[in-house]
Amino acid sequence: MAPDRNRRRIPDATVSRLPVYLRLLGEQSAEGVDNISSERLAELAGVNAAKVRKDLSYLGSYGTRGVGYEVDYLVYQVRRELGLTHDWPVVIVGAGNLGQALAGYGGFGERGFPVAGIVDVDDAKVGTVLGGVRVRHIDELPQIVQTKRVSIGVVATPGAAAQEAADRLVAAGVTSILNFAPIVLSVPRSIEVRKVDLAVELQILSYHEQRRAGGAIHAVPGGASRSATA
Amino acid sequence: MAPDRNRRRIPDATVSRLPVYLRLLGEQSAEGVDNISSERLAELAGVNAAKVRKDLSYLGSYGTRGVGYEVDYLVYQVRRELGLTHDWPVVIVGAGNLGQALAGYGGFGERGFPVAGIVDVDDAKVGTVLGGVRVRHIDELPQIVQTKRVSIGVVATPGAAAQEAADRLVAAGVTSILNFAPIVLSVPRSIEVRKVDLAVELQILSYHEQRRAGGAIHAVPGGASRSATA
DNA sequence: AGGCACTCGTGCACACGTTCACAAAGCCCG
DNA sequence: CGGGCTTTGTGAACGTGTGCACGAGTGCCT
Repeated sequence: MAPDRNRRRIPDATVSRLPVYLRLLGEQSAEGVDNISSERLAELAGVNAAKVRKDLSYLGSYGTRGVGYEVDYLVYQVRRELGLTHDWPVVIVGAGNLGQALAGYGGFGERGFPVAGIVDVDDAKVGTVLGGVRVRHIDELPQIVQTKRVSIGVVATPGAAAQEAADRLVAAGVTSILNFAPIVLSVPRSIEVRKVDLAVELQILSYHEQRRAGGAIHAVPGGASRSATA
Repeated sequence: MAPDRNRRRIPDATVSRLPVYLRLLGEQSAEGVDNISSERLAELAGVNAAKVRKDLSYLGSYGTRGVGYEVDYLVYQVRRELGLTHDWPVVIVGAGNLGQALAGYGGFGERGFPVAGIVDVDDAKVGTVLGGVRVRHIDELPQIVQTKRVSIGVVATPGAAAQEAADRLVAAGVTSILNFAPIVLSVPRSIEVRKVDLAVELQILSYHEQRRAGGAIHAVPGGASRSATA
């Protein structure tokens, strides 16, 4: 399959940086800055200026040489490219610790991702209210997805229940999933999945800490017998 | 000369996959599987088999041709490489929604990252107990870090307070930071920082949803014409 | 108007990451 | 004990991402 659409494709690495630029641009706009150079934006984002220019060039030539980028216009273009011209309601599966925190975290709605619903299998949790949203039973998932036109689902269940949650989300018609459970979800290819795994992040930090310590503190006693790769 | 140099430099992409392999291997071990091929592990991890072999080859030659990898031995080697031979206590800054969820999430301690402490600037929150850990005032941060030998800090504050939180963590002696706040932290180069930004993840999904709609102009999300998957 | 200072957009080279393909190495069986 | 089957480990090709360097516009100043 060659998904080479007529529409220009933006590199993944760039797509993952656009939201960062967008937030910074929004802040600058709020501070009254109406023009910004790639160098300044790069400084704020902690990246290379050439990278910023190349990233933005995928959207089109919206800068002015000798001047920079008009902040508000750039905000508009980035938002358009990211599909943020309208809200994307999300549904959260799992009303445990994490689900509650996500529902209670106001930043979701503010950033264009209102919580259309939160569901759980546990009848004891159904009916309680989290962040202004009533927890519903997972059987109501298809109805929520359809009536609220939800295309993004959030898996906030324990690992053991995550695959089932994903299956139900897909069956209900969701096409993108944000997965917080520490498992690899298996879904149809057409479904876009992104994973956030706290344990993985911590273990990566652990690796660097261990390296920092000299990487040689383990010292198998008497062990000159390093693996002899011939 | 020590060929350790050779062993020491593991590509970032590989480091970020090792925790995934580790979890899968642990599960297999629990299920009584004592030998596994790169192909099977690749299937579980959702990646290419050659990639698995290359990743594991950075640890050394721990496989047996014609047979596969001995699960328990591989678990040991991966844990050693990731520095997971001992616990890494973490300290959480910010006892808001997210901080509470993190403290309450048992998976932290189970996976070798016990919560050594959770702190907040808000006196109203100090003293309350989250996940068995009492919230302390942020001024006690240096003491917690030193007495508990903490080297990893978690920033779970609102964006506006995150830089201050990071500065205090660094001042207290922390050398790695996991940042949940939606800002780019500025810290000394020697500090390892990893970022988890929910808004960014959702916006990336938004991009793909918007693209999926054929780059259509003003389609309602989850609109009537659902693309038929084969 | 012309020159100058500035900054974008991008070609190019290099680094990094992924995948293929295959020889080497081990096991099993007759 | 040798041949066949399996699976690893890795060289090489390919693709993606990064950063430099510089041409090409743009605005300002004289």
